[in-house]
Amino acid sequence: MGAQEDEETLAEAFWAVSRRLRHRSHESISPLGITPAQARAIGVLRRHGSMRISTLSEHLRIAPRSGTEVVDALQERALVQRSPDPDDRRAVLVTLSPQGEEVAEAVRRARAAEADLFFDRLDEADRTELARIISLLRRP
Amino acid sequence: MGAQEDEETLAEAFWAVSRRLRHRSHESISPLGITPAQARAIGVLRRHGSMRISTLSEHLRIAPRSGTEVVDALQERALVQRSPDPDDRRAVLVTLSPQGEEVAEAVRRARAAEADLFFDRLDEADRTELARIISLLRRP
DNA sequence: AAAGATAGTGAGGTTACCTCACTATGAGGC
DNA sequence: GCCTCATAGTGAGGTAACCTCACTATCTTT
Repeated sequence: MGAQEDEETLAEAFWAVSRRLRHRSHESISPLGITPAQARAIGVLRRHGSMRISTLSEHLRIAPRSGTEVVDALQERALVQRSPDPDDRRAVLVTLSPQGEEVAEAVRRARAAEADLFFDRLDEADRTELARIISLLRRP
Repeated sequence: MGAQEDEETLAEAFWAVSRRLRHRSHESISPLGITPAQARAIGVLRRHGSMRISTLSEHLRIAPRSGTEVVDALQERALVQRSPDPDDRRAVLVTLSPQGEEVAEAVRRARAAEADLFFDRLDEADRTELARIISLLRRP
């Protein structure tokens, strides 16, 4: 098996596994009544705190206009609040509401539980090795 | 660092890497003028040959109705042809056109080249190890 | 003050799915 | 052969998750 075939197979396998992880991750948050994109957004807010929509969009690597939309949806569910940025009147700050904090924590827990199940078939050594290799791939 | 934290970090890292791979994969086929979903479909047809729309949908793990749509789009681009299934008059067979064969091959090559670049930062040993671990995760 | 850049959002668009319903056809049982 | 149930594909309609362009208000730099 040549190097090129290895990599082609590796990419495809990686792709298949990541699609399964994504699907299971989506299912794990579905009972919480929010969508995957919304879950991503509140995850960012939970980890980094209140921020501008533009900053949130950068974190999420989506267009600012799309950031507006995900915040719209979260606000509609009373999971976030918008407030004027005191430093710049053009800008808006997005903050998790108390309910949003709870949902964000529930998302984190559901995701963690799902990851447990997903990676459970690997022993500790393989898990460590995978984490090491993945971190190599993660760097820009 | 506890086991739970390991896995949480691992899942997130895995997620981030797979999103990057997906994005780059999409970009690699963009010049070919087809969308990611269409590329997936012709990939299945290239690998497995002519098949019913229902079978294609199963391969793609999408609803049959969605299978109809992706075939519609491919047919519109003259990349596939529909023909009656001689074994069952309810059914339709989808076949790659000659042009579709060319595009399918171009997709394969573009994907392979992108995977080369993506995994290039790993040495041969790491690549082999990753393939081994991924194959463990791949099994249902 | 003027020019250029920035933040958010309205308007409109594409992609990639989904469910439900319907028609035509096939399979199995009587 | 007839009836019932299942199946294959697709019309109709819907949601989610992005995108670009354009616009107003505000900020920064010259």
